Amino acid sequence: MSSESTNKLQNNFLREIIAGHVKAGTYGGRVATRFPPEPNGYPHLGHACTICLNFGLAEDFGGACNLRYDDTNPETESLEFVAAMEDAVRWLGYEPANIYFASDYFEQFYEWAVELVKKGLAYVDSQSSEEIRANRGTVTEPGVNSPYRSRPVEESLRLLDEMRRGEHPDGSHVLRAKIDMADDNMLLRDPLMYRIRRDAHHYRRGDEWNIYPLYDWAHGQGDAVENITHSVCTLEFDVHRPLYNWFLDAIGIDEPRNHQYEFARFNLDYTVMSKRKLLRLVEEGHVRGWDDPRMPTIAGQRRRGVRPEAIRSFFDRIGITRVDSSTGMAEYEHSIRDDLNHVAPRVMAVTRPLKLVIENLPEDETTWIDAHYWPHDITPPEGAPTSRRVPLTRELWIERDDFAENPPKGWKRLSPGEKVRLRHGPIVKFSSVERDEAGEAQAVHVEANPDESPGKVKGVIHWVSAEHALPAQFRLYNRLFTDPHPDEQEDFLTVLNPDSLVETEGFVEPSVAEDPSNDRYQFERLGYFWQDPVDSKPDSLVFNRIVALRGKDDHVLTAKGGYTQPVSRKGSITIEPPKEPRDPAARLSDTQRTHFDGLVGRGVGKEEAAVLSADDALRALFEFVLGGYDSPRDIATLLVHDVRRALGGHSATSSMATGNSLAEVLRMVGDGTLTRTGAGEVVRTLVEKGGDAASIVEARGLAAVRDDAALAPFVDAVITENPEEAERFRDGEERLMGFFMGQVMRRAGKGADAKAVQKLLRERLGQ
RNA sequence: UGCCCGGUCGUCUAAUGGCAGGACAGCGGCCUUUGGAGCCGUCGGUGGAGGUUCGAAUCCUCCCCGGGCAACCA
Repeated sequence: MSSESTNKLQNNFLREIIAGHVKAGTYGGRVATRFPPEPNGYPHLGHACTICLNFGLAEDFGGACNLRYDDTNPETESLEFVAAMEDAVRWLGYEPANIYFASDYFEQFYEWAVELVKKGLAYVDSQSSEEIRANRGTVTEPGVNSPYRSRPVEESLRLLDEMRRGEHPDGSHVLRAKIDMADDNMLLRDPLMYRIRRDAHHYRRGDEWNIYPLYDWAHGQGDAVENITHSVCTLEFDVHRPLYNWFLDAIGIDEPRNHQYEFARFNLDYTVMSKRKLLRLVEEGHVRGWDDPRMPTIAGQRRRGVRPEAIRSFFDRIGITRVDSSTGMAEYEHSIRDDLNHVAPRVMAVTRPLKLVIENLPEDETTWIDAHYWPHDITPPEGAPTSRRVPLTRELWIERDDFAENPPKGWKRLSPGEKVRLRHGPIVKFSSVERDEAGEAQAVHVEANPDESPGKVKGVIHWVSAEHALPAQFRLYNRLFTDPHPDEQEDFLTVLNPDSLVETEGFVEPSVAEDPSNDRYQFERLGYFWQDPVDSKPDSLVFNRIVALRGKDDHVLTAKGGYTQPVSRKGSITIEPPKEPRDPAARLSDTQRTHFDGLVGRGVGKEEAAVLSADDALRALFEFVLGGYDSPRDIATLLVHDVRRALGGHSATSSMATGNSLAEVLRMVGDGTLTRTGAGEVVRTLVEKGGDAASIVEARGLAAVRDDAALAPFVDAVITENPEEAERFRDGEERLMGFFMGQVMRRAGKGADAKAVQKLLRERLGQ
């Protein structure tokens, strides 16, 4: 991957991990991902996110991405959803390298299960599901072993075989992995591998199987069968990762093998994404079906008129992290507009008609105007027509919202006494208004080209000829919920938006009758629209509003358009009072506190003393190093901050070699051979690779350099090359010291003495 | 409550011990025969307290907040 193409993409942690593997040759440069939906519901934008991620990752690294149905639960899955998933992938513009089904691996899984039983790593448990649950323990208490846990291997084997043959009723037995009923991770408390479902009919395997694998006993194994390298799933599976690896170990899959990585699932403000909630919306008739354009389903967004390009660029734009988050609707709408802006010709339509009569135009005359499709700042797509003919007649329809009898301040449209431009047509000046009994405007009369030199007008309004216009229905979609986070409600249906669909009857200019019915347009000043692919017919047009134009003023919404500035969910109102300085030893036991007091008494810093007091291994090492270097404070600092970091969570061991080396490191810092930063580097190498301090310093060139003559060339070069920063620094921008230090240190190496460099920098920068 | 994961502008996201940057939204201006688009400007952030370091969003400690885990679902 070139650095240029890297820069174009929003970088993310998964790309970095994979790039690292590619660079290191971990999988011989191979990258294999998979999109593993369970075919038990219609795909939605969350699936789209996962599709873009997995297929995108494969694409970025020249790898392959499979579509694999995770169809291990015969009770919920169906062929209908299989088709929908595949369709979604293709619509988004991806082609699966292979299409696989976990249910095709059932034989292999079973063979592996038998192997595990034979190895003593799995057993048939004959407790009831209630007993199993009760014996699993709780998050704070360990579970207890099943009475069947030590059942003879032969017996488990026989029972498993009988379970498979359908000789036992549902719930009578399960196969469990034998791990540890006391593990802090509940998933490792002898997880279930198979359950009996004798009467269930699998949509692909029929009645062939009477037992079905559970997720954990299927997913990683499926990945292994397919030689997946990077198995990406959502955050809630993070806690499953140890089990994922345990099963691979148990069946003997060696490195380099598939590994699981988790990312935060996609959430969108003002909508819901869970299968259950979407189902309720459909079943209770709050929407008109799975493909209702208000639904966050792929089918819904597709029917609404959103293009796959918009969805892909959207997911590119928002990125991938491990942080729970919810993306603003404005971001999604921006991606849709940004996509459509360059491909949608501008035409005119009136969604809430008001009659406009141009008094000085003859009744039976039609003027055909050649009107451009594209604004000056848009380059039309290759081969797209640049204009169409629009009829201008005495009677027109204009948008009701474009006329105001009592206009607010800053009004740019039509109002009594004012002039306005008809888009592509003449300037008209208000002359009178007809009203009905209720006082509602029925028609506005105007005069065209009222002055000889009309000059500029403030506003432009859109219109269609009353004689030529085609009647059409407009479906104006708004957010489905009034609250940005419906999931946080007790009942999400209480925040349904009553105005999520506003249907109006109006007119569209006649030219659209000649276009393909799936063209997307911008109806000027309104938004992007296309014909509803289901309900629109040549003689009864129905237009979906894909997305409204961005702006302060949504002409048509009954509910006020736009999205209110969300209030922070994090913002805590309570300001915590300033606390007393924390006592680092507060949580120490009595014995630990004795250690703590002793350490502090010897000059060790309190934070360091607290860590040392609670870590017996590290404290032993401390005492050991003390034998070779007599400064408790420095030893403690090195141990707590450098050694422990290098250890990366592993426990310290106080071997003779380590202790002596650490003492040596400290002596070198003491006599000036090493800088403090250099010491950290040496410690890291020491812990990772072993060796002795002196030869590491030698080999890595870490010996301290604080000689002006040696450092000056680096300092001068950096100053010369960054005159602008130097200027700013001289002007008092003190924070740039960090910048200069970084530049110099990078060139001078880890051995350079930071204090000496800084002193030199200040001199040379004339401060 | 035990374990695990996480916390950077209003929102999404960069910065991998060295100038806290971008995008969306907002606001102001320019431009415009769309109150669109575009361009320019502007507002705005490292949850808190200590510690290590020449230097901390980043490393250490504690606290606070959010999420996940006790289905024979995935």
